[in-house]
Amino acid sequence: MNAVDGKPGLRERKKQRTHAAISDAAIALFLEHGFNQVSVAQVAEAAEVSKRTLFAYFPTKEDLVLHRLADHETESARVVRARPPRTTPLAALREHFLRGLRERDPITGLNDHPQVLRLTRMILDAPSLAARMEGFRSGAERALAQALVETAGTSDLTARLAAVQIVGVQWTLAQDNAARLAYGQSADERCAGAVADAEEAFRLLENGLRHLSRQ
Amino acid sequence: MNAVDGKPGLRERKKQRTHAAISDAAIALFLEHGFNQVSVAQVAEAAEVSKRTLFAYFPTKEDLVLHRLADHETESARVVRARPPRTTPLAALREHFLRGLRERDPITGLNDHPQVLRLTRMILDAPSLAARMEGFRSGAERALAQALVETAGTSDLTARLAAVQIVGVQWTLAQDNAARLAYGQSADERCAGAVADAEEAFRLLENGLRHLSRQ
DNA sequence: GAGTAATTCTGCACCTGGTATACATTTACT
DNA sequence: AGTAAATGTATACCAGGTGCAGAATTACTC
Repeated sequence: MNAVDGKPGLRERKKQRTHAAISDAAIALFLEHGFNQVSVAQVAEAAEVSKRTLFAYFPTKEDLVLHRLADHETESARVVRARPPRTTPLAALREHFLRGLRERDPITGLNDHPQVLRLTRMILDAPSLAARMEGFRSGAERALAQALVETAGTSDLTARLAAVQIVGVQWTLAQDNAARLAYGQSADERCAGAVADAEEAFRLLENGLRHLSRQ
Repeated sequence: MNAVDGKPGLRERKKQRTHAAISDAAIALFLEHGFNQVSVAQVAEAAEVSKRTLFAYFPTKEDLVLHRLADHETESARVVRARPPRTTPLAALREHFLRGLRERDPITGLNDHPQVLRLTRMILDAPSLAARMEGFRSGAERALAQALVETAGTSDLTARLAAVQIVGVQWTLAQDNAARLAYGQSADERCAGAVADAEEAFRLLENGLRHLSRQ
């Protein structure tokens, strides 16, 4: 930034352009040839940047793909913190998830744009990418637990238990939707089922597993 | 194995000894100098084995440490499958977890033998080890979901939702116990609290998050 | 507008985890 | 004893990632 005005200077803008150039080159190459088939050296060359510079922008190869999803890690926590008064955390999260379904937010697994589908498949096909997604999941759990402690006044353990359950359920719903779309179903076809499943899942979350099995 | 009797032959025994020798050398070195500070080449040398042979026994460096925990991945699924008649899956899992606490099963986080403590700290300190533990967790979820489908007659989605919640809760309880012991508390001191927390957690699992927050 | 300090980029060598190949050694069976 | 199968080894190699020294670029000052 310049000293006087708040505008980003040339240096800042150049950095942003480089960042985007590397990420774009990476994703294009990965989508075309597969994540494991393309080396970071090739990505650097395509982005006209040295390998060393690439790693200055993205700490690992996986981040070339997943940096876009990084802020979803704190999404549930933000929703809980920003919920309207007299709303329970669970209700706020349910409404947010249902809205995500209606709006075809990719995070719900209910977006069937070809680019999104190919990206999803790429992530599921590359073990190291899938593993880092699990890392996001536990990050989301931590963030949500913190938000619950601070805004719902629960004990620390209760908050962590609730967070694990909630994030796990959202994750499962999204994976299920993504799997069905990957299998060929369209988002519009799936939508009603996805909404019904989500409502059922949040009901389960509210009422517990008491009626899981009669035996 | 020999053709006639069922005893393991020399080849088999030698393999087992080599396997144990590599694992022991690895863990000793890792505990002494840290997981990231020791290379697999050093482990191979200490075990008097070539690097190539080491990787024939353990597919990755992380497996040198975590192969011992691998069968915990299916533990919950086995408990559900083997539950006595007229017992609900949740009740069986609760009893199993409480028994684990009483018996100081390391998987519950309530074992304070110095070796266990050091191993726990080592795993938490090395990101790649912690990441693979997350992988075990999702493996446990899959296995438990499968067991629920087959023995409790739930739908596939319900089973996966329940499995995610159950495994997540067990995981959280164990982590909480492990953190307290790492902080210096003894297993005996922690035991009563651990039991109370586990009972509370399974109650939450049964009854749901309805009473999470009054707002 | 020239000069200088601070960033940023680069090329290079290097380390480590993991794999391919080709060959030597050991075990098991006849 | 001899042979086939399984194991082990040495070597070279690839890819992700880091440290370092210096070149190039940007930002600030006079």
